[in-house]
Amino acid sequence: MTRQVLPVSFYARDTLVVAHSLVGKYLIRELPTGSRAGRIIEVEAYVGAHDLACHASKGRTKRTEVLFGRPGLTYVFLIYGMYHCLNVVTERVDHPAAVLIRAVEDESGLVDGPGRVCRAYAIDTSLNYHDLTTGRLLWIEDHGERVPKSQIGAFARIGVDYAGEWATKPWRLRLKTATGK
DNA sequence: AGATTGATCCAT
DNA sequence: TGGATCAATCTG
Repeated sequence: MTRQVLPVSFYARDTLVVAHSLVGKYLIRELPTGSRAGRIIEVEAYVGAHDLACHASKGRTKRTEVLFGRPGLTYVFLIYGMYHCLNVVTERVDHPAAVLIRAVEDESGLVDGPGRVCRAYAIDTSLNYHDLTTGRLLWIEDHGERVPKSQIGAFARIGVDYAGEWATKPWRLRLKTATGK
């Protein structure tokens, strides 16, 4: 089976295309204790500064700077003082957009929720700005699976009610798993 | 439903 | 420099 580390060209595309393509890919984390891999089940797209749900809509600050950076970088932030969220930066430099990894499935079962994913994979802000294309510490692989678009459900994004009409965009994408969950 | 928890941002 | 805010999760 082919196992390809996703290259910059994967991330340097339209954010909704990247988001759809990420479903069924594998998040890989290398730790001193060994490595862990999870199939990506759910993501959310944040498409640019005009998207009022996207953190970059608040402007270019220290926190959002990475969103304006190279595709294939991570954007990791702390939320509610307790949990971390992992995003992958997309599109071209100076177009601030990203995809949030919301759920994965691995040998331990479904890891459902962005804070749980980061806890399970030991991801915190020390991995902010990490280059996902290097194949070390943290990256995403294509394992050659083809996920039919009919297997991906589209829903409103979670926790962005403040974003007005942008809150209703169907940009949360979730794989319809065998268990139906 | 309410509590938790702390980095960030801007004005009250 | 204080306080509101927050791409969440756990417990009741």
